[in-house]
Amino acid sequence: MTEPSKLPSHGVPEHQPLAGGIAARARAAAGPQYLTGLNPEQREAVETLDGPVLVLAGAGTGKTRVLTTRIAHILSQGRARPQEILSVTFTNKAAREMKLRLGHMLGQAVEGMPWLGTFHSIGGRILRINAELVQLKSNFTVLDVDDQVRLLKQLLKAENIDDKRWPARMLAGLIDSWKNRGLSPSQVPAGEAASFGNGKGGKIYATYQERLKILNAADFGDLLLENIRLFRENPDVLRGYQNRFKFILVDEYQDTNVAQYLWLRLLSQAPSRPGVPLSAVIPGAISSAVIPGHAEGVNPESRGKEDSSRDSGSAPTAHPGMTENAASQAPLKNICCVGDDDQSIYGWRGAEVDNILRFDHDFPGAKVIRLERNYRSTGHILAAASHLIAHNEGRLGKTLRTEDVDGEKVTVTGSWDSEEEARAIGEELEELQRAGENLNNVAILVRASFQMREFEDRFVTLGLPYRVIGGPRFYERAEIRDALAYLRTINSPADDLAFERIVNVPKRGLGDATVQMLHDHARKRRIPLFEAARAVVETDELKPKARGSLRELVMQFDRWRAQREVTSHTELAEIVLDESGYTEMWQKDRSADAAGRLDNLKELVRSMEEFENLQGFLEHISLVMDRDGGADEEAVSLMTLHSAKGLEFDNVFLPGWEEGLFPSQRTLDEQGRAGLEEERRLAHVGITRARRRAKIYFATNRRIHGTWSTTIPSRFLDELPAHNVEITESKGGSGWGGSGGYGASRFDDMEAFGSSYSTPGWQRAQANRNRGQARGGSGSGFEERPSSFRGSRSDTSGSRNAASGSSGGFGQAKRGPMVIEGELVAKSTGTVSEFSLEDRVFHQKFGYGHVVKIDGNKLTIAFEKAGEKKVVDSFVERA
DNA sequence: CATCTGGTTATTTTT
DNA sequence: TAACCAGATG
Repeated sequence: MTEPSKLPSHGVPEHQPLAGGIAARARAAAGPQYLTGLNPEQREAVETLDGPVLVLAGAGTGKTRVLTTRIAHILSQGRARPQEILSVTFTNKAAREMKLRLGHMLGQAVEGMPWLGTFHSIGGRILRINAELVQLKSNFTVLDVDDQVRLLKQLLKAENIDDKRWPARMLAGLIDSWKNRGLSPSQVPAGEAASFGNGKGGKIYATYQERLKILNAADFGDLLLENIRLFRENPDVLRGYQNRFKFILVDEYQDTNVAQYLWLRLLSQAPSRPGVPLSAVIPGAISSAVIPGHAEGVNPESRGKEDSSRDSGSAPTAHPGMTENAASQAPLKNICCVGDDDQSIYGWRGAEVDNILRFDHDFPGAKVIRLERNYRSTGHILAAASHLIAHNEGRLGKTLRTEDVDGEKVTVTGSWDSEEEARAIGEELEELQRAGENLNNVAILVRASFQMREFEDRFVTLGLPYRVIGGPRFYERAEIRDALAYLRTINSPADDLAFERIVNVPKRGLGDATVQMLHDHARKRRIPLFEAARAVVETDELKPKARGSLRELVMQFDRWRAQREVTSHTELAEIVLDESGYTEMWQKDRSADAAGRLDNLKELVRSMEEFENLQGFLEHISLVMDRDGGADEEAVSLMTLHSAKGLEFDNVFLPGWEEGLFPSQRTLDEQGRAGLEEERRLAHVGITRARRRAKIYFATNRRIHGTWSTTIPSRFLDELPAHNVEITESKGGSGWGGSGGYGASRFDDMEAFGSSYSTPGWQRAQANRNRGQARGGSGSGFEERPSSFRGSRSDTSGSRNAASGSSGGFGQAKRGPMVIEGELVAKSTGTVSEFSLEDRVFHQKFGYGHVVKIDGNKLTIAFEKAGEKKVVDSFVERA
């Protein structure tokens, strides 16, 4: 039989073993044999094929199994062909997992599931097919955050905005959040648009989008937002996809943001007849902004309204067109969303728990199925987690139950400080190891990554093998992105961001000054940086040294591009890394991680083999390149609670349960009650990762930013059910009297913490404990902390004379052929110069002179002081 | 143009 | 405390 037992053991109950031969039977499309291992709810979720279905799948209830089996069911029932099923996940990992499992169930048929993937990869795929409809070319580049920030920095500079006061990073975050909410530049509420950069935020967003088109690039948000625009502006294209996808499946629905929701809504609508106005089909919240987006100005009043109606979420029937359609002839597609509102932990990234809470309003007639049988954890663990999460108000409510034994109680252990905490956990780990436990079954889950350090230090001293999960991903490493930048520049000469990244890496003596002048030239002539470089090396603008190495670089790229025709892409990559001196740069580097970087470069080249060609590789790299799949050696896993979602371990250690750290003070300050609830969900996720043992820790003193401060136990500890929890003493720790009464806090009577009662933090926590829970109030239950000093700079000069400076020369260059956008890239060198022979001109560096020769945009000028020089016309002005 | 130094600022992270 | 970035120096 195929080996279901080798699969990650999600929801396969011991007492309900998978029958052998499932895969064989499914392949033969025989009876619904593959349903046998399912419990009644799972089975219902699999078999309810028609109409919208929401599967509320609690932790460890077998949701992935339901999803994959459902696909198998659809296929074996002949309800759709593989290419007619749209199946979206959030992460590549989840997509891979589903493909793997489907492969086991169906044989090799997965190859025929082209629409199983992440929101972004599927969005990107649709966008490439229809690129020209959104002003892109199908080989567009997907920018990562770093590229985004660098681009925005340039735009901020052009607007004369002080990027100390208004960091590009912040704007990148802002734009991202707008995109997450499905807002194009014209749809951003005026107030928000003005909140950045002295009111220029919205304008820069618009400029940024324009620049992306010129660069033939899209950022992650665009992969969805531009998709939505594509659908809105091209109803026929939308109709095509609506027709194609007979079934839609969505994983982790609680993590979807507004843009993803809108995208799903558009696709899940049954195709409209041609001629029916689009506004009748799409949610009312956005329809009014659809068509006008470009031509007519959008009226800010209505924009505000749209936004609030969407935000309030209390008006599910705010989609009149939709309800009507649903009732008459345009039924909703067979869409099945799987998720768990109690595991929504990405609100800070734009996820809308509301999407899942409102599902049955958004998709009228939806069937809601709850999976509440947990096949992962023991009784005490499940009870502790359930009791904790029950303190949240905004939830759909599920009661997880298990048929497993009660097992060990969840332990809560206090330590004097965080070092002792690490020591205590280290000792317990060694004990487990001695008891024969495999360290792969052990994880330490922290709230914030700075907590990891102490554990790492400790484990190194103990010689305990560990592995850190998460952290910077493979393609985010500098060396990988440098290498990619070379390849991007070869593949797409208009990719200024890539060219700029590597123009002086390795060092070629082409520093800021050179780049700046290339920029000036490129901007004035509206040509890519690379073309600017090509033009500039023909002139005397640069010092001989810089000019020489820039010319060399341009020639190298020409050569590589030519070689591309005759060499395989992997070979080409090796040649490029070699000839550019990039590999050599790291070989010469004496720092400790240089060797690792060289390894990574090798790994990159190796991974290219999986792709047809350079183009295909570049298309996928930014979307599907995961962190390196770690070694299989036995080791303890160390990671954040966030990256632990979806994983499970026999033994889970949960350190750092202290007010301020967990729940995080910052989240509380910024998000108030909603933030607290999300933190609580995070705690719930943490506990439910454990199969057999969950161990919680808190320390009285913790070093934060170098200084020690006294902390108090997390309020979440008080929310654990006494019956399922055992209070233990830290090894070698300061003894304190155990549990006792169930007062304001069971941890109140611990002598060791007596000194902390009077701290403001403690009082605040006490106050919150008493009123916070009961209050329905939003956000402001927590007093304003003096943490927001940042607005207090006295210097408000960010907005000074924006019109002067660079724009003076620019204005002049604006005359002439430059107005015809797009045409100019090709014709740049052929345009007639605006100068004539004998014109008297002025040049920044060379001074006054007169034109003696004109060759396209290149002028030869006899300067009065500097002699005869070749320069590009955009660098001189009429004197 | 590269290197040094001081001032600033500290979550969570996928695509 | 430590890491990162921007401006000042050589």
